[in-house]
Amino acid sequence: MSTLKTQYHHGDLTKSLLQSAALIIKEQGVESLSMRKLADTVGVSRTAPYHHFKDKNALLCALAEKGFHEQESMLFALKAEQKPATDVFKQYVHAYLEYALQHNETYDLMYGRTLWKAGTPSDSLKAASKQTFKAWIDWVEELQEQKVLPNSNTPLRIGQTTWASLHGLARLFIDGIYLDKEDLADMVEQMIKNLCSTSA
Amino acid sequence: MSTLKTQYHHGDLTKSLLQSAALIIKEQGVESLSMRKLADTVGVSRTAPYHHFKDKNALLCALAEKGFHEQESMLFALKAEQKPATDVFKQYVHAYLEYALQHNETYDLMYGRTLWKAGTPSDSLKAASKQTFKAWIDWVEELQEQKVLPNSNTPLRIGQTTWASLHGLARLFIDGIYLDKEDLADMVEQMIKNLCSTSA
DNA sequence: GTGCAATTTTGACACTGTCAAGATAGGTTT
DNA sequence: AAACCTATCTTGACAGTGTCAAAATTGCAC
Repeated sequence: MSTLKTQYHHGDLTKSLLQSAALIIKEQGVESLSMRKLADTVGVSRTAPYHHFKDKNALLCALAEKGFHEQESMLFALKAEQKPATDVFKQYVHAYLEYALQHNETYDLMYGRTLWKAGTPSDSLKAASKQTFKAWIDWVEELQEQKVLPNSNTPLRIGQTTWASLHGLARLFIDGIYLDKEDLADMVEQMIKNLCSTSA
Repeated sequence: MSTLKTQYHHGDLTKSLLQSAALIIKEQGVESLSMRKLADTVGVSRTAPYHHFKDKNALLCALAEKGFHEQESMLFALKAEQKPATDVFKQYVHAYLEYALQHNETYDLMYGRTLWKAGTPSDSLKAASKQTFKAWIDWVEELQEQKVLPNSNTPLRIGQTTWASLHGLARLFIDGIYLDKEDLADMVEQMIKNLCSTSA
């Protein structure tokens, strides 16, 4: 009623949809998000969302994309810290896992099957993921120069494998295979030892 | 018509369902497996499968369970080989990834969200998974004694983290995030270096 | 052959994603 | 101010899903 943005009948349905969807997903999991219920909770008719997102896949892509931007800025924020590189890396690993567990449903959208295999990742989602991955690889290269990560291979390879390790740990918790979060810190520490042994 | 087993109208619907389901899943992905289509391809009415499996979840659990048994016997087969422990471990890592990529849909059922989070893992599935995990941890302990894997932590922790690493790599390929299978062998080699550096 | 129990089918319900066609209403042009 | 256009939203509809309840079928033991 008073914003500057074009705001027809609803106000800003696009944003409302994203917000509500994120909430539902967070609280009840992505599989219990239906376009119809979503429309209902936002207060519009079943098919109204389809004028803002091509389909369900597109909506989820948008959510995932936001996740990538968050994760990327998390990385940049940490990189900017004035601390020994080793400490920053350790901190990043902890932060990565923490983010993954805290925003587990978003994390799943970002990297999970739903979008990348069962669904169709949008171009902008692919771009966002590629960009954060590149940021990561660049940082890996720096970390290699600073002898934090092993030099036994290219930045790409080291980046791929170390990330895979973090990702694997995250997934085991997210999917409910590892449950005991007491153990998480312990595992993370052990994982860091694996990743940082510069002889490897 | 001629088997010993009790075989009423169909023959052995239970087995037929599992086989067809496995095939459909392998070729088209788990999301395009519907109970109705499955019943149709097997040649029975929509609800016939429900007398053999409580629900779709139960059917998928059965498939996953089979996967665990396969994986476990794969482990035992390798363990029995008369070779240096390091070589056997390397071989196992390669075999693990190969299995995961070859039977990617089964692998996803075994460890993915579908059953463990979105669904309800059956008791026998939980038992099977626990059992293979235990077999893994036991082997890790041996590998630690043989200085193949690091002694910096308990068998459980080392087992958890090394498995997480393998799992992460597998997932990235399965979910279509890493696609270039040319690189796989390279990554696996690098991963092995990470995992085996006995100083960590 | 009769009866029982395992097995299968038919019918039904509530839910899903999404398309097509119509209604509405805000902003722009005249 | 009126007319128009276009973005937005709604209603109706269709095909598909998992699965329950009740009825039908069938093989086996007696």
